[in-house]
Amino acid sequence: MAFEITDAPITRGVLAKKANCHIETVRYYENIGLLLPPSRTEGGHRLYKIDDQRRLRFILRCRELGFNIDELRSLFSIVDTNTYTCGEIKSLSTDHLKSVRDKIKDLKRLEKTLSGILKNCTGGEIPECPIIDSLWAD
Amino acid sequence: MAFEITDAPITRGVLAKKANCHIETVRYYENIGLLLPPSRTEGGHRLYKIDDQRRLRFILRCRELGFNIDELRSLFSIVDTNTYTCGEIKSLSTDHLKSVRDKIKDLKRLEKTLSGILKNCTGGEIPECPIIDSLWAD
DNA sequence: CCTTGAACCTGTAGTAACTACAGACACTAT
DNA sequence: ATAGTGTCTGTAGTTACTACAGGTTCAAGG
Repeated sequence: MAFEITDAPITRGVLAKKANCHIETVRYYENIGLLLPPSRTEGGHRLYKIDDQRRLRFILRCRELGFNIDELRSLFSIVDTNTYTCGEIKSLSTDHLKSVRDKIKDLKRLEKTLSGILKNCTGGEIPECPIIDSLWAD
Repeated sequence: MAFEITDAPITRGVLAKKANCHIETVRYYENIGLLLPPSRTEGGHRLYKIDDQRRLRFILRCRELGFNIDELRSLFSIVDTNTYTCGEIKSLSTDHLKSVRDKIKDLKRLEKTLSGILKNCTGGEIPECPIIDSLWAD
């Protein structure tokens, strides 16, 4: 996620392109309060300054790390006070890491079951299938 | 997923309890066409016979294996003709298995990044944090 | 200065897979 | 007959966006 931040204020479309995200997503993040309302032109078009750009990048990076909107809200509620401690952030991130690991565990179990069933499958033209059989059976 | 199928037709609530799923989910599956409309009492209450029960169980088992509604629809469109072949089912399931494996790969990459960042974290009372720093940094 | 076309504005609806009502009716037991 | 639970319907809420429609603003060219 290279994301050059420019000194001069930029419009929503330019920001979105720079951030490689959908233009509507930018507005969405403002609507739900993750992005702060930016300044505007006389005509009402949004203008994103350095801090706005940085904040969007922060959000997108967190999303890439799998943080959901609620976790991001928590992160901001800590960070925006400017009195956050390393411990607070670590605790949040550790929780998140755990949920990621849980998801991996679940998917692995699922993968095992699925490939186990698939092994019994000949894949031929015959009008029956051990997969279906095992799913219908009592 | 033990799921005794009873000879006598049962109501939606009883079915849901037996299947260990939410009562509204049963209606939902009917609304979207996965469950076939069951017979009714004179008063209009649904009555689920053996085949209905089996079909719900099939759906729930597929959902447990991570198949989404669309994949289930495809499965049924094959199975409901009663002329399905093992090959058709295998192909669908193999695709699904691949998407599961892709998800695992994504999550593992994510886990690695996340735990990498977390390692640099002291977690103390200091008012700064390498996690935040790395997310804000250019 | 005027026009044109792209970019932007707003509000709203759609996506997946449910879950959660509200207000009315059916069923069961006493 | 009545009380209390179970079901009925349609609709709205959830997550994290995405996709319009109908209107306005902006930047560039003449």
